[in-house]
Amino acid sequence: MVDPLDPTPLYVQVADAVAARIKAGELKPGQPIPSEKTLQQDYGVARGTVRQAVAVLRDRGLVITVPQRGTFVKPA
Amino acid sequence: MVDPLDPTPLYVQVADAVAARIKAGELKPGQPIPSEKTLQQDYGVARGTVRQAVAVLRDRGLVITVPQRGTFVKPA
DNA sequence: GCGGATTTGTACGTATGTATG
DNA sequence: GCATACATACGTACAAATCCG
Repeated sequence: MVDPLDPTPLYVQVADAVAARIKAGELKPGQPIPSEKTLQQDYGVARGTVRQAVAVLRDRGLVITVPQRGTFVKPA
Repeated sequence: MVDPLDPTPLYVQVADAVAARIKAGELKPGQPIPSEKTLQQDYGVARGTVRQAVAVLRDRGLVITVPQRGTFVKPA
């Protein structure tokens, strides 16, 4: 999934990986993406890195974060 | 400048403080704003907090950051 | 051209607060 | 009450590019 040797920043790699899962339909509109803790474990990165990745996805308009609820795939 | 007891997040308080200095003409278009290290010292907050504050200013379109150069007040 | 200082970028870790389930 | 989940804030370390003497 993520490659520490790839010069691409880890948080971008994680963002791309999650974006791919959305595009593939594994994560559907309206559904929550895995929590920060789960993403940490899935990709083996620190929480701060996960948060940066999610921020990228928000910037791209792919997801919406609802405080204390979770982060959801944005409906088309 | 910043008030730890104010429920407003510190990074927003710092962003507002810098925005005020821009608006007041203390920091002029094309000029660099103080470095992250300087802002840390000026406001007594951690670097991460400063970086979040600068990110807010970028989102507001007030400044532009050039890697390894600095962050500059955006020309009108 | 060289080397150190500066400045931003990335990454990790930890603690606490607040709201939700 | 407890577990979950995001928000804020602190700290550290190293990398990369730039600037300046």
